[in-house]
Amino acid sequence: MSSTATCDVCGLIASGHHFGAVTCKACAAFFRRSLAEDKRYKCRNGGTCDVGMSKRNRCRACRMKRCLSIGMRREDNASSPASSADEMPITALASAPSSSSSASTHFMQQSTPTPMPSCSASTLPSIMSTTLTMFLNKLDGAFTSFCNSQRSLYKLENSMASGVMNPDEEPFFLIHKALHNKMEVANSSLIATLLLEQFTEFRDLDSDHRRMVYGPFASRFLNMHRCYLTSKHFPRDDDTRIALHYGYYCSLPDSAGFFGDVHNLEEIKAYLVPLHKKWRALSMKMKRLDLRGIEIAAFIAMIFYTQMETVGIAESAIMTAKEELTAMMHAEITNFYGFRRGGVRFALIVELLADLEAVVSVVADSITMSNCLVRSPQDTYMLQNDSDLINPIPITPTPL
Amino acid sequence: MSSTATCDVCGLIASGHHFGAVTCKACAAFFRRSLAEDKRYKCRNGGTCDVGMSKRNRCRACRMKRCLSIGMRREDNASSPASSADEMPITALASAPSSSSSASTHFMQQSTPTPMPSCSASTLPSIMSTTLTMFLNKLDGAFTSFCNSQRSLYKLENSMASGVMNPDEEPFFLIHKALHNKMEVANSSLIATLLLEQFTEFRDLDSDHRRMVYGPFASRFLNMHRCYLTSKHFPRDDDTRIALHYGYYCSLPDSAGFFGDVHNLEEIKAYLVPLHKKWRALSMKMKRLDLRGIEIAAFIAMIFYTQMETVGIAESAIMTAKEELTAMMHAEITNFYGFRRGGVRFALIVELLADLEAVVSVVADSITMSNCLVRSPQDTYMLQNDSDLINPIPITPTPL
DNA sequence: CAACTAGGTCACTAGGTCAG
DNA sequence: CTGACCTAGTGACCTAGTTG
Repeated sequence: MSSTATCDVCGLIASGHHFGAVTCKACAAFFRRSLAEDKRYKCRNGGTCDVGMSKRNRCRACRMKRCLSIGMRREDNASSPASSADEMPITALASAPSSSSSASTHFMQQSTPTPMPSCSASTLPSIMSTTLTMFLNKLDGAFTSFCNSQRSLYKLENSMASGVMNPDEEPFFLIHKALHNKMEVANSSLIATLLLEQFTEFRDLDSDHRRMVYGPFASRFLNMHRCYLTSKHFPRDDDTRIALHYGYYCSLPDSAGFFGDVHNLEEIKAYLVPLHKKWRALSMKMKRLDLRGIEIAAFIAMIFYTQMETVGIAESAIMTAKEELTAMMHAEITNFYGFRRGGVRFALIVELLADLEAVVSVVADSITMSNCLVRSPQDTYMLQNDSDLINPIPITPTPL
Repeated sequence: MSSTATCDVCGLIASGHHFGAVTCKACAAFFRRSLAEDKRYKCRNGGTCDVGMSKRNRCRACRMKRCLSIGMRREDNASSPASSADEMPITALASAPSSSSSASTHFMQQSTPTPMPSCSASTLPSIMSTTLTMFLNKLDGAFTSFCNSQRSLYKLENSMASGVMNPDEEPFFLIHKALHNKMEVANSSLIATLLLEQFTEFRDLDSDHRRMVYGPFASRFLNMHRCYLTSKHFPRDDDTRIALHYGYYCSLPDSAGFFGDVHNLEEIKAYLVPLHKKWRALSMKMKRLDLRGIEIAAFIAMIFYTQMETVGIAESAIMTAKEELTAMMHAEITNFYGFRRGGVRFALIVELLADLEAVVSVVADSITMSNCLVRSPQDTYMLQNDSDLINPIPITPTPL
């Protein structure tokens, strides 16, 4: 008889269903205002703030993030599932999922044969399958941990205290070739881990096929991540720096710092112009888009499925999964931003695939060219478009 | 099937006939109250709000407008209106819920499906601006005429009667290098004409900028067209032919026919494998999509705007136009195929941009490689990715 | 009587307002 | 900017009235 439910956001006493979740009035109001005024918050602690109890007002970004992660959506739910018995309007959900009584059908969930998209859907937009949502949440987490791993490497390399430090104060350094190569090797295994842990479809492949998918995926993923970092750390339109890895950048004017003493620096630079242009352009595009976590996750999944498709090992199960993903992305985005704006945004995100494709092709070009110009072809690692990678990667399952 | 009809107002599950239309209880209640209390609503968005799905509560004015537009009236239709006869309560209507609107005619919709008592204006996408529709109609026509021009060339070349002949009976020939080069030149001016006539934004550029956009656009457009032709004429999955131009194909096994006598044919072929793979893959994808005229037109426009953007001469006006186009595409497609299916299809179409990007990059690669292998670098024309074209094109306005 | 739907009722929430 | 408060709806449910 715990007659009082707690707010899923802050943990205080909930007042009922608001925007699809059980929350208190204050958090509901906060969420409402944020939507109405289209607020964008930024966390200074890397998105790890505690939102519980009386701390809810410390970080707007994390409060909002929590709202979204528990499934708050603009979706209108202006009715109650009260039904017959007037008691326990809220309490039901946390515990008893199978608590008989036809009344509870309003709360849905459950896998009753007919999904009944009645508008109550206590957690998420009715179309959004729970497993898919969980998958994306997990993938979002994996991306974050990829970012964190890079940051750890950076700290290690620069022997910084690994304690809490404001990321905004961590300086980015001009990277040189040797370090870049080192980082690329680290990246390879991070990405392999990500693939293995997040995509069962990848895990199920034999190692030959894994290799075929790995290369194309990795190059796209890494370039996406680079542009993502760049969009966050060098957001100014007139900046020329590219964040190659967390904490490290390169920049065309400073190419000397990257390549060191080579006789034909100018020649090399000329070949790198288009690459840097593309990188910067895509970074600025990503800055404008300012992808949410779930969007990044969905995008990563799209990259994966698209490459599975391209390599030609896409079984119908994979196509279905991709379709499912696309449909959900579409629903989520139009639901979040409204039909028109959401539709445009959805297209822009899918379009990023084309941008990545272009970047990757230029990367491949540049590498080829540079390799002709710099002495040893093995000199600069860069994960390429081709299935055959320049540097071999461990694709065998790593111990979790 | 247990298919349930959807509410004509909001798209959720309908509960039956209410006030002369098939709606859910909520929309019925809304309409009832509005009449009873003689409410007057005013929209803040100029009456263009989306009422679909869970967004029905966002704008009362548009919800009411929609009620009226689908034919809801106060008149007492207490029971089944036309009743008797064939009316299975509701469930019968459900078979083609959202795809109901205009099956064949592209552009303007007309209400066909179920003979409703009061003829409803069906679901006109209120967002669809007329000028944009006209623009796409025109572009669709331009694409058709591009296709026709190629066909004329083919007939001319093969001295066929230019009268009406069943296109199905016109044979495709294995093309050889010289003829291909000739056709590419013809294509260049056809494409220049298309750009100049269809895109005022292109016409307004000076010739330097025209050149910058022309190349990237042309290579993407041509490859799209090739795969389009291939999907129509060599649709079988196990076919290896690519329709390079109307009436002409190439095929990897028949490379000898294309290149003639060269000593290193096998070497060349090896380089062409990825290209042919991509071409075939994209063709099969397009076959599955089976784009409608308006979709092709919209896609061509997207290619154009994307390239304007990439080249970096996209003023805000162009970005707006692109956004407008995207929004309309999205609205049209989700309207035509239903929200979910339409969303997926929309994504697939936008994704084609990425596929084209990949094809174009492989084309560029292959050309580079082939040029190294075949004696003269000028030997095989193929419109490339780069702004600097292999063969110069007349970009000055041609007489209409 | 069986099958439906217009209208009434009422618990409940999205938004607006305004003092801290 | 927050959160308490208020209000106008909203929609599930019920009832009465209609039709075959």
